[in-house]
Formats: sequence, structure tokens, C-alpha cells
Amino acid sequence: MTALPSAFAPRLIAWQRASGRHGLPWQGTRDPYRVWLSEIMLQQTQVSTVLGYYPRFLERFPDVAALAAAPIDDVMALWSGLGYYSRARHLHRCAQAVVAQHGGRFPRTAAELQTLPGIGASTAAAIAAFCFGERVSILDGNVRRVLSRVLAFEGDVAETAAQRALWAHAQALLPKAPEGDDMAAYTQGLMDLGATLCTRSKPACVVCPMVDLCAARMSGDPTRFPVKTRKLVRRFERWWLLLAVRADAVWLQRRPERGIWAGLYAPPVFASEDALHAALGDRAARLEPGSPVSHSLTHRELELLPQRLPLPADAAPGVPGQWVPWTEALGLGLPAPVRGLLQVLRDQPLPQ
DNA sequence: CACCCGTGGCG
DNA sequence: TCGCCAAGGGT
Repeated sequence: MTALPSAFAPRLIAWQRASGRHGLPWQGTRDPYRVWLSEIMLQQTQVSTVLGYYPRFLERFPDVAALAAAPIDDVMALWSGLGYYSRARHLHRCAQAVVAQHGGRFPRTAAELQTLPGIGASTAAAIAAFCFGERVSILDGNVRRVLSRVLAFEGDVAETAAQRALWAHAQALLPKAPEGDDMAAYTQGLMDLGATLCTRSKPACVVCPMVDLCAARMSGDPTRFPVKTRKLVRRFERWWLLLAVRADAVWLQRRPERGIWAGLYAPPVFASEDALHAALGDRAARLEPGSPVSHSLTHRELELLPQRLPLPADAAPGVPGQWVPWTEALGLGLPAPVRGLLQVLRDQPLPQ
């Protein structure tokens, strides 16, 4: 391991205080509940997206006790559209663990925090550093990029060995003897530097506080880092969605606890047209195909084929699920594309 | 440890 | 358009 620039931490702290971000809704507090909630929402999710969710969630669940006491469906409803729904389930379980096992107060060390559901090494470090000033490092996408550039780190960041090395580098770059709010400023500085200057495509090296100690900058091509070799493979799937509707309600079922859209509500899904027709029997003749919807997930490319089935008030489609009144349907935890389909469907009049 | 899990925005 | 990826963690 090369000698690490001791100037990194003090410079980062000074830069964050002078030029970092300070006005985000989850900043300016040391309340572990608020910090934790923001960190979970921000996992793999951009700040601009979270801004639309965080205040509403906090208003509905002002503290960890309120969240722990809430039905999971209420939590999913407020998470609806944010993606990675296991985060919401773990969030709920974590709140219940904090109440049941820690007297309603978050543990104060990264090591203890990391034992809670949905809190990994990086999130634990963020909470511990922001709220309790612990000398531990985060390692998220921003930090991976910043560190791999400062160090001209040649390892493939997708590989486990490289991750381990980056964690060691991150820990070695920490402030030697942090005082007061130093760890909070340092941790925020790592994120801010990656988000505002050391960006993926056009890093603003000219105004970067690390310009003279950045190995990638000196190499002439900072965007060559972080090194990634593995390419994403997306599998294609076609899903038939049974949109059984009557004037006052739509037929929905709760998705299984595992897999895509786990724990959310959605119309019954079929892997083939044959399966859909087999489930419906004679009713299949009344299906009305809608426009296909393309929906891509991280590792899956979905083509959703909505099949509308208008039914009279006293009928049922004969597949698992329940009638949900239109007034309630859009308030449920729904996957984003399903929400879109239902909004269109609600406004379509039934025949006759 | 390789794979799984959403969504929206941007170059 | 389309590939990339963002305050990752669970299994």
C-alpha cells in the first residue's frame, strides 16, 4: 500500500465546511432516526429522488417508535416508487428491533449499528460518524470514485479483493485525531466531493481541493477510474398482467415476500399468455389487450402486457387476490409501472 | 461469493 | 437511443 497523503483529511474537512452541501433536509441534525432514515433512502438512490420522499415519510413516522408501531403496508405505501423495496421492509424491522432490543434508542457504535437489519458497513459508519463522531469510514459509490482516483487505484472495484483494499484505504485516510464535528464534516465531505466535483464523466479538477495530490489527475485521465470490467447483463422477460376491473374496484394481490416487487400490491402476473388463459377459462374471451409497457430493472428487462378484463359488480376473476376500491388502490404500495397503469385504467369507462 | 433487488436521470 | 449508475445490503 502506498503512502497516503496526510493532507487529504484536513483539506476535505475545510473544503466541506466552505463549499460542501449544508441545506439538505437530513442535515443539521444528530438525531440518529433522521440520519438513519436518510441513509437508507439514499442507498443507490439519488438525492433529487429522495427529496420527494423523505419529508412525507418523516411527517407520517416522526420517530422510531411511530415507525415500529405502523403496519408494514403503511410503510410500503410511503416507499412506493422509491425502489429496492427490501429497504423498506428492513427499515420497519430495524425500527422494531431498536424499540424491542435497545429501548427505543439507536446503538452508538458502528459495530452495533451494523447488526441491525438493512444497516451494512457503510450505512453504519455514516450514522456513527454523523451522530456520534466515531472515527469510521463510509464506502459508497462516491467514495469509491474519489478514492480510486486520488490513489489511481487499478483494482477492479467489482471484485471482493478490491473492495477490501478500498476499505483499508478509506480507513487509513481518516482524520488522525478528529474533534468536535470533524467526522461529520469529513464524512459529508467525501459524499459532497464525489457528488459535486469528482463526478463520473466531467470531474471539476480545476476547483478540486485534492488536485495536487490526486494520482488520477496527474495521470492525465481521471475518468479512467474507478476501473470496472464487469458489464451488466439484463435478462428479458414478458409478463402478462391481469387487470380485472369493475366500476368501483380493481383486482390486486400482494406480491410474495421474495423476488421482484416483494411485499407490494400488483395485478396478478402470468409468465405466458397460455397461463393467463388457463387461469381464466371462459372469461379469457373477454380480455382486452392494452399497450405494452417496457420496464427495466437492474438485471431484468420487463415487457408488461396489460390485459384488461371488465367484470360486473358481483363477479370475481377466479385467481388469487382481492377487490380494492379505486379510492384506496392508488394509496397502496405499488411498483412504479403498476401505478402508471392503474392511473390510466381508473379513468377508462367500463363498456355498457 | 455471485447474484438479487427499482427507479429515474443523464451524457 | 441506451448504457451507466446513484449516500448498498441481503442471501
